[in-house]
Amino acid sequence: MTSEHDLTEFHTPLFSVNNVLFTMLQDSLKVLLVKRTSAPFKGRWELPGECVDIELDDNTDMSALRNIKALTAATPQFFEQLQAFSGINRDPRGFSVSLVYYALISPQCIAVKPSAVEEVKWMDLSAIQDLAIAFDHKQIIATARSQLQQKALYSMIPVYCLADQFTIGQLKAAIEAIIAKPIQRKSLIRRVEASGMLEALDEKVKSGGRLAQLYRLKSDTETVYFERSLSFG
Amino acid sequence: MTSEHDLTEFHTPLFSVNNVLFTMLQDSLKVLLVKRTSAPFKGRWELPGECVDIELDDNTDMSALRNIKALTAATPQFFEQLQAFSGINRDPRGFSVSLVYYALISPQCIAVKPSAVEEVKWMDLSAIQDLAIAFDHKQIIATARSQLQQKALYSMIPVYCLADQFTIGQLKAAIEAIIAKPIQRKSLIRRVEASGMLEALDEKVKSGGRLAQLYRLKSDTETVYFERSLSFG
DNA sequence: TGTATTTGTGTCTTAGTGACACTATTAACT
DNA sequence: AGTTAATAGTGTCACTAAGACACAAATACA
Repeated sequence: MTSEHDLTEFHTPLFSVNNVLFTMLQDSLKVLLVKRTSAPFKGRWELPGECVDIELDDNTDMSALRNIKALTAATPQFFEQLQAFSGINRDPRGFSVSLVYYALISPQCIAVKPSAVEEVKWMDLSAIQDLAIAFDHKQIIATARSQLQQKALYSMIPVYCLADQFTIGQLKAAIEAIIAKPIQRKSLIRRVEASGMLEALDEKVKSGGRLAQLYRLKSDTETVYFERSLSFG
Repeated sequence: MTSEHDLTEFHTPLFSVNNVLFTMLQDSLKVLLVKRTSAPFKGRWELPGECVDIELDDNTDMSALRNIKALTAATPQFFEQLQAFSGINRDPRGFSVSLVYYALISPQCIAVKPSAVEEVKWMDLSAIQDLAIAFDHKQIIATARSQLQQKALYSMIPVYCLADQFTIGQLKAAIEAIIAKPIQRKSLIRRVEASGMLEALDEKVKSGGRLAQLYRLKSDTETVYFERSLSFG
């Protein structure tokens, strides 16, 4: 309470960092949420995040990454600033600014550390609609998802939310989960070849029909962006 | 000095908002800069910006727009959050976060208000290379320009840095100034038609050869994004 | 052996850009 | 008045990557 009052005195906004972590689990797109243990919104789910620690962090990227490492014990394969959300009404404690990052992480890395006292959960994106989420975090998730959708249409970014070995079918499922539309399998295969980002392994796996070729990311490969977006069909 | 100390005590970063304002003037792309009147970097050029005023602003967008209105007496036609820049070394006064917006504005609106004591100038982008700019603002300008370049390749956004009446040739020049590559006139015309954003006026203007058709933005039109990026030729 | 199912290929169509020749219209110059 | 340079605008073929979809290949299971 006192600190709140003091901050207002300096006319500086409350500043924090939040993360929207995506992964592909059980054939659906998930977001990592934690349960609040204090007011406001005590007991509600929210996005993980924390305040910037001027002593520990050189910049806000480090703050966000520190938060992710504390949750999953792994560095995300894709990590990018989304945008800042701000306003006088989004947090009852006063004018607040939340700098939000979003990231894609392999489902293998989900050793969601139970070290913290908090409850942590990979939440299905479709389940979030009907869930009470703290602050404006539902809106933030929607924005992050929208950004991810755009990128999925003209880049290979969706590979980063898969396990390190995967089939074209799994990649297709991930893309379709992200953009919520079906895509042409053929178009995806063309892109996989054109990107040169993946290499086929000497291994195939069962998939209900013909065995499926396994792929993995080539080492030291950069994300490829295409000049054309996929459409829907 | 005291306030600096107090802020450190609360471990909260210095927070401010900055604007990268672009316009097309004298056939070249310009950025609005102001001259610093106090330490640090006194006398150097910097991006316009200011601190969030919790009393005046509902959110950071309003802070940025308030800053723009104070400088140009006009609302920009395109205005968007770029990203936050942060770090312990970018401002000698301590850990700082700058939330940067970028905007495109018509050169007609350049009634750069001399009301403020500051010196204000539209600086040619090519001149910025060899100029001493305060803080990391040169880097910020480069990032904003890069973002603008991307968008220029797949949208009609460059129209927003032109006067309200313009020719295809002027639009072509603006795009080429933004992306620093020549484009095909024919491709541009095809996009102008496909977008449906512009309407031809009953007027033509001199241009050194055949008279050029004047266009303007249709009212109530939304920015069109294409599925394909332009390449270079 | 036959059928359902999924993987993967072949190929025609479609859409939008690149390239570039060609026409149109104006000013300036002789 | 005629010629030329310059810019505006059109016509059209080539190229590329995506959409659509038929079809072949491989596996499980009845």
